[in-house]
Amino acid sequence: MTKGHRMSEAEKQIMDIIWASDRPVTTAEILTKLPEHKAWKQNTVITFLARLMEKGIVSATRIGKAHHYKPCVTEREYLQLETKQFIQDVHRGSVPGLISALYDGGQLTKEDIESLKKLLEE
Amino acid sequence: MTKGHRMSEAEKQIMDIIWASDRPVTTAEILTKLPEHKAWKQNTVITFLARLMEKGIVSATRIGKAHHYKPCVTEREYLQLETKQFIQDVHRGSVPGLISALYDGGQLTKEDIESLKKLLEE
DNA sequence: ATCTTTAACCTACATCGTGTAGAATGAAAT
DNA sequence: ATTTCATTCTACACGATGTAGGTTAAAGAT
Repeated sequence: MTKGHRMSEAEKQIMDIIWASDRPVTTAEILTKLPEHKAWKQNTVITFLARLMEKGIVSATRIGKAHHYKPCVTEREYLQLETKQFIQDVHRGSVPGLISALYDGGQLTKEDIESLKKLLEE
Repeated sequence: MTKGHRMSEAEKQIMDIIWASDRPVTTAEILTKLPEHKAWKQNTVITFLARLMEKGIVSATRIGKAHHYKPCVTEREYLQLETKQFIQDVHRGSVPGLISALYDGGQLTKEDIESLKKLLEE
């Protein structure tokens, strides 16, 4: 959790499931919750989980023969870290830089502007 | 320039030099403009340039024996693309999602908020 | 207690991106 | 002609990634 612990697409997919659950999940559970088109073998999922553990993103408790995995980082925290990193890497650390890219990229819808305004009233 | 043509750190370094120049540059010129600590051989730089061309990010014109490279994408456009991609990949396409991450990550300084407010008055 | 099921662990491997550059080629300058 | 120097081709090691088989160990069934 300390460093810029990036995760791969596959790992992210797994994390989405772990984050979406309110309690620790097993590999088996993860398998059932994967979208149809992801036909990963259990071993494959276990590999991803092992890598996520190495990276300090999940931790596991063994109950019986199965591991129960839970996040070490909330999705919120993760998004914050990624965002920070992105601004650092791409926009040389400048938040206004990011905002103007958004702005002149035409990314901002009217609704976005509205909710933004609301947010800023604090 | 069409697809999500990502570039590596080294390639970005090269692009920074190309973008910073007001006219097409040669490999030799790039070499002189590299920061001290980057002791790349000319061939190394040429490799990066070749990859940038494959990706459609720069184009070159041959004058005499040397190529003169110029960007196919402005830095502005690049930043817009990267930002768009980032929001898509990390924040599931939600700009407000990005903003809240910024917000509750404590990224926003008072000045940022001020300039944001100003921007939104349009 | 033995057999069967199943989860985890260890190991592997092909592919790709990346940094790094030498060797060969070919044209320009002297 | 000979030297110089940029380009092109080729290569390679290393890490990340997707993918999973074989082996082991433990839980559950009979």
